[in-house]
Amino acid sequence: MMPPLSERQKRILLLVVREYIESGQPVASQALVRRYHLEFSPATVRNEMAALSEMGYLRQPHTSAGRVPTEEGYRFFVTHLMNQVELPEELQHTITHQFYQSKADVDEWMQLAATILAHQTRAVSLVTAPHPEQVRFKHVELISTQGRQVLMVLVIEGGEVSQQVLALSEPVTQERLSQVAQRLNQALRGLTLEAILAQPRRSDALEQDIFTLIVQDLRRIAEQPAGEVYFDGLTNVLEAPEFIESEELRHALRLLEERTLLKNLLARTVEQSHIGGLQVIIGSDAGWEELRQCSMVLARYGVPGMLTGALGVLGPMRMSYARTIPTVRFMADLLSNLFNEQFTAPTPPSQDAR
Amino acid sequence: MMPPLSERQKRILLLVVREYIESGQPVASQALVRRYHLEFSPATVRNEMAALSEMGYLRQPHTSAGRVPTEEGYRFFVTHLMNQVELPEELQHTITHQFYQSKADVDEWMQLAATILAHQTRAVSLVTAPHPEQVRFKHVELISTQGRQVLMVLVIEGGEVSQQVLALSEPVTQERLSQVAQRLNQALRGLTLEAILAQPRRSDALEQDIFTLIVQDLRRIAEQPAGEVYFDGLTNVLEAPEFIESEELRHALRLLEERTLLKNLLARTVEQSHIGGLQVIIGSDAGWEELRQCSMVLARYGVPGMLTGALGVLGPMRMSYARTIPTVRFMADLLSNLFNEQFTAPTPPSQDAR
DNA sequence: GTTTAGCACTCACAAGCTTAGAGTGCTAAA
DNA sequence: TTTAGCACTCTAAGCTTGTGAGTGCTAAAC
Repeated sequence: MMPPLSERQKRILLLVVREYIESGQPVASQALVRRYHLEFSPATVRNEMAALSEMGYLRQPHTSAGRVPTEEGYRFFVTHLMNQVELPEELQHTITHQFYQSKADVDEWMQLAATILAHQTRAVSLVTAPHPEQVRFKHVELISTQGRQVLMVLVIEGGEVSQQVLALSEPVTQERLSQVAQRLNQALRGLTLEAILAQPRRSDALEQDIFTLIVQDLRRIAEQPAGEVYFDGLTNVLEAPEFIESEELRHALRLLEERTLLKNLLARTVEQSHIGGLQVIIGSDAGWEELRQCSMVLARYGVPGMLTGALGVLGPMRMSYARTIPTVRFMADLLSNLFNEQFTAPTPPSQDAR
Repeated sequence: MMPPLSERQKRILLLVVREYIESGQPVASQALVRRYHLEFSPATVRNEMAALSEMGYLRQPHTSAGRVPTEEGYRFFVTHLMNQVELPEELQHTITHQFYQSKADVDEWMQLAATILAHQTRAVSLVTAPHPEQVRFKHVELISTQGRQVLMVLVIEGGEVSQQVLALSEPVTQERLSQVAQRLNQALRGLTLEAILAQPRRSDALEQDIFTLIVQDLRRIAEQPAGEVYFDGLTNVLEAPEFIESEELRHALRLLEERTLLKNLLARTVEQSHIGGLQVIIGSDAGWEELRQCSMVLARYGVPGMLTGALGVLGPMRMSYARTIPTVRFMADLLSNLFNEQFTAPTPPSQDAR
C-alpha cells in the first residue's frame, strides 16, 4: 500500500525521530539542515517531510509547527532505521560483575535487574521472577510453629518456594509432621501436577489433608501467568516534565498497581517471543488502551524448557530506543545465563561456597 | 509561650482546617459564617483569624486571600480538636471478614492490608511485614536442587522464612544434607543469635559450612530494621490535582524507591511508639526533609515481646485525618489480633484447616 | 469591652490584545 | 529536481484591564 521510502526520506525520518527523542520539541526543517549540515536546503527537507506526513510517519501538532513522529514513524525507526548496537563492553562488565557479586539469590537478582534496568534506561523497569514452564513437585517441609499452627514450605523444581501457614484441627507433634513430609516427598518427588492428581488417596488422614493442600498450592502456582513482578524507577518518570503533559503515562502507571493485569501483559510477551527475542510495543499497538502514548520494550529470558520470565521497560513513547533496546536485550541474556548456570551447568569452575 | 486559645478560636481553627481539607481552597471568613451559620459576623471571624495567624496556626497565601492552616495548625487540630471516632462498625466487619477469608498467609495479609489501607484513605499505604524482636532459630532445611546447588530454607521463630541458594564446593547427596540439617535443627532449635554464636565448632566440615551460613543469615535478619515493605495506592496520589502543584509529594514518593530509607523511617515508628500507639508526622516534623508538605499517619502492630511491624499512610499534608487516623488505628489492631491468634492463642475455636 | 457594619484597599485571575518569531506551503526561478 | 523568496499561520509571551473575592481598619452599636 505504501510506496517505499527513498534513501533520502529514510535519512530525514531517522533524523527527525532522533532529534525529537532528544529534544522533545517538534523538529523544524531548518534546524535539521543546520544541525546536521545536510547537503540540501530546508525547502527540500520540507518537501520530503510533507511526503512523510502524507505516508503517516510524521505529523504536525499544528500548521506551521515542526514535525513529530507518529506511532508508525517510531515503528519504522525501530525496525528499519535504528542501528542496533551492543551495550559498551565496559558497561557490560560492570553490570555482570554486580550480579556475580551478589549472593545467588533469585529475589536479589530480580531486584538488582530492576534497579539496573531502571537506572540505565531512565524509565520504569519491570521484571518478573522466572516461572517454571511446567510445575513439578520437589520437596515439602512441615514445621510445627505453635499449637495447631503448621508452616508448610513447598519447593517446586526450578527453585520457586511457596510458604503457607496452616491451622490443623488438632495439635500434632513435629515428629509426626516430619514423617508425613518424608512419605510425601518420596511419593511425589519430581512429579508433575497431572501425575500427582493421578495418585491414590492416602490412608492416613493427616497425610491426605496435607496432600490436598499441596495439590491446591501447586495448582495455584501453575495457574499464575508469571512469577512475582519487580519494578523500579518510578521517580525517573515522575520527574520528567513530560509526565505532567502526558496524562497518559499516569494511566499506564496504573498498570503497576494492577498486578494481575501486569502479569497478563508480561505473560503475553512470554508467549509471543522466544527466549532472547525482543518485543517493542509502541503506543496502543496491541489493544492495551492503557499504553497510549507509551512504549514498552520487553524481552523474555530463562532456560528453555525449564523456566522463563520476562523483563523490560515502560516509558514514554518518546524514549531513547537506541539506549533502551540494547540494555533490555543485554539484561535478558545476562539473566538467562545466570539461570542456565544455576540449573543446568553441572560444575562451573569459577564459583565457590564463599 | 503561647496564650491558650479561647473556645471560639478553637472552634474557628477547627472549621478552617476542616474546610480547607475538604476544599483545598483558602478559607474566607464570610464563607465560614455562611456555611456553618455562625452566630457572629465575618468581621469577628476575621479578628479571630488574625489572632490565630499571629499565633502561628494559620497563614495567608497572600494578603487578601483566605486562611490556610500551617503545620502547627494541623498539629493542633489533630491533637486537640479532632473528635476521635471509630471506623463504622459495618466497615470494620467488612474488612475483618476479608482477612479471615484469605488464607493464613503473611504475604497475603500484608498485601491485603496495604490495599485496603490505600483504598480507604485514598493515599499511599505502607505496611512492613512483622519482624521478630529477637531472632531465634527455628528450623533449617537443605534441599539439593542440581549438582552442587543447594536450596537452604531457614525458618526463624515467629514464622519469617529466608531462602537462599548455595553453591557447595562439591556435590552432596540429599541424604547427607538431610542428616546435617537434622543435627543442626536439634542443636539450635529455639536459640537466639547470641546463644548460637557461643556454640562450639562443628567437627563435620559440611555441617560447619552450613552453620556459618546460618549465622550469617541470622545476623542479616537481625540487622534489618524491619521486614519487607509493602505499599499500594500510588495512583491515588498521582491522580490528585494536588500532586501537580506539590513538587513535594513527588519528592516524598522517592522514599518508596529507597527501600532502605523507608525501612529506617518505619523502624523509627516501631521504636517510638508502643503497640497500638499512633504517630502522626506532619510536614518536616522530624528532620525528614523529604516529607515537607506531606504527612504520615503511622502505627505499630504486633505481638508484644514477639514480633512487631509498622503500617501507615503517606499523603499530602492536607489529607483527611478524620478518616485516616481511625483507619490506620483499626488496621493496626486488626493485624495485631491476627498475629496474636496465630502465634499465641493455643486453640482458637473458630478457624479450621478448611 | 466586645461585636459588627461599612468601606477602602489589595491582590489574584481571567480575558482580551499585541507583538515577535518560528516555521510552514507555495510559487516561480535556477 | 532543487531552491530562494515570500506570504501566511499559529504559538507563546507580555501587557493591560476589569472583576471579584477577601481582607484590615475604623467608628458606631451593643
